[in-house]
Amino acid sequence: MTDNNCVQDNKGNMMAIQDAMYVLNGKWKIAIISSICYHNKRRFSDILNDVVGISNKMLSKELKELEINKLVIRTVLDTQPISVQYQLTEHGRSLQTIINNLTDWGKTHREMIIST
Amino acid sequence: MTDNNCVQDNKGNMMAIQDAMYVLNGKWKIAIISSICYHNKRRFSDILNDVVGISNKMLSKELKELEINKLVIRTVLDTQPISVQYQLTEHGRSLQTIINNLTDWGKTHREMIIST
DNA sequence: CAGTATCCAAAGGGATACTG
DNA sequence: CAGTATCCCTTTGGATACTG
Repeated sequence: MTDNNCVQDNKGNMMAIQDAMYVLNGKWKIAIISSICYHNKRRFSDILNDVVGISNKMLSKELKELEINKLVIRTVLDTQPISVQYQLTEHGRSLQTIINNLTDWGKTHREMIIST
Repeated sequence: MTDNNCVQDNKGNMMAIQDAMYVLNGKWKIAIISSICYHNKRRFSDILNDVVGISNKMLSKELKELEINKLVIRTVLDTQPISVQYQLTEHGRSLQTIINNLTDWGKTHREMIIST
């Protein structure tokens, strides 16, 4: 690989990272995806509990964006009262490795911060 | 593993994810880390170029936070005019796998969006 | 070059109350 | 239960100009 190709690759990589972050932006997206991912299927109120600090307004808004970007699927269940289930699409599930790695990194990070 | 342990694990995982995202928050952090990561050592003005759309004010602010959280090291080089080099700490470098995966995911995501 | 300072508009987001 | 609506304060962040 020539130097020039290498430069091109780096530019392409930066574009890809920024594309990814554009979809995953916001204070809560990754946490929401993780909540659904860890439980496979998850209801609105459960996600609200999993993601510490989020409000229903924000959860609703972020879920809507994730649905638009084809990362989650929303299913209304015919229960009384109504309940709504969220699942990851195949594309959303392809984030699983990243989520697992981030989880591990978070644990390490927490230990590092505590010990200093 | 009992059901109860499983629940505990999920809670722990959610905490870890939120710990991680607390440090990596903001519109630009991941892109900045990626820029430094891909080049090993990177100067302020180069990062400014890599991260499309960021302003010098934001770059300065975000780098300061990353430095406080022990993800990057800032080194002033004795050049004329002055230049400043940023590198990842070992802890910062431990994000490399995540960055690579995110980059790949971003490429796939872009293709998916374009094709629909 | 690598920032800092200031001004200001826009977006983010919490609290609370309300609806089907 | 799963949202929506409103109010309103806080944070983000762009543009521009300035400094060592």
